[in-house]
Amino acid sequence: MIVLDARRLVIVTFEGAQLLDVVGPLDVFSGANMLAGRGMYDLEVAAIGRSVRASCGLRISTTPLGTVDGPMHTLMVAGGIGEGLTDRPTVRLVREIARLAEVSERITSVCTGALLIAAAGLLDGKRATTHWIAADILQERHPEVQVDAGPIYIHDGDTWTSAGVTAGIDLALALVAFDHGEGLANDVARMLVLPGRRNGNQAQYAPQLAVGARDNSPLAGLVTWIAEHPTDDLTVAALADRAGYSERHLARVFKAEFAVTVAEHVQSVRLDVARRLLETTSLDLDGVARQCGFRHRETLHRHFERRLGTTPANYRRTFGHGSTGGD
DNA sequence: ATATCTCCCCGCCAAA
DNA sequence: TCTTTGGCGGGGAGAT
Repeated sequence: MIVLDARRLVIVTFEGAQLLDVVGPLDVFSGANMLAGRGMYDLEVAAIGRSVRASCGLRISTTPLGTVDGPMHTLMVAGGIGEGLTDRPTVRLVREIARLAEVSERITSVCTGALLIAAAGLLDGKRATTHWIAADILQERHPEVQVDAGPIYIHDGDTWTSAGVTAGIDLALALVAFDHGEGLANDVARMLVLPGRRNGNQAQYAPQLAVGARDNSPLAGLVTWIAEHPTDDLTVAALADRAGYSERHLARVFKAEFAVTVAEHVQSVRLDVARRLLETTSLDLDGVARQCGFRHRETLHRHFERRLGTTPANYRRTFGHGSTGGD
């Protein structure tokens, strides 16, 4: 095995931070260490004091920032959707981040951590993302940052930013992949029993999240039915008929309730079915396409590339359970 | 890759 | 009058 120096990685957090922003990436990096059987990453969690209390109430001990010195490979700044979002970042924290950035090769942020690194002037002229709730605030405070609230993480040069909370896990996996290859990153994802590694271009919220928001809606039944019958005729006409609405009205109320059009939702549902089939079966791609309601393999392929940034065959190779054999 | 055909969505207006 | 619903048509995206 090739011997490499461990990369030193410091995660900066603060009082009232989102704990998942810290421990999500931490578990990914330590998982990489474990699976690689040696120290890939030298991990440290730092804050202003010797401990901080996260927003969920759990207290964690930290290395005082004042005692942290370079050089380091990666500086990662966590966020929080409470204090970290609404409060102006404290001068001292920002100053420490700016100081450490000088001695880091790579700057990364999770969630609203982007607000902190932006305040330290580290995002000027860069493309960056943050929790969708904070995107407007980031753009307002820092017009020189090219904020894009779409992707779950953005890589611009030596700066990586991620969307809210669990997107930090995706970011960490992307960093592991960047540093040590897709293989190790995928192994870590599998070990953490993640449903699959998400591509950076994936949207911050999927229609599935919006769906189910209101159980009392007359559309809830329809949405459930769609999920259970992906191969049925799910055209707007057929669904309107089923719901007892005109096509026009269904389109209108559906968009109003879920902020997604009917066709877009149907596509997401079918794509989910396709992913599951690719992960758990060895059904050929024509079969997969048909079983999830796409009439042709090409249609499945196109949707897959656009929404997930990969091809069905590629996806199966990565996440399929029989991915060790030939194909 | 391109062309043609289909489907979808939404503004607008009318009816209920 | 105000709100909800349906029909129409065009522009555009998607499917074959």
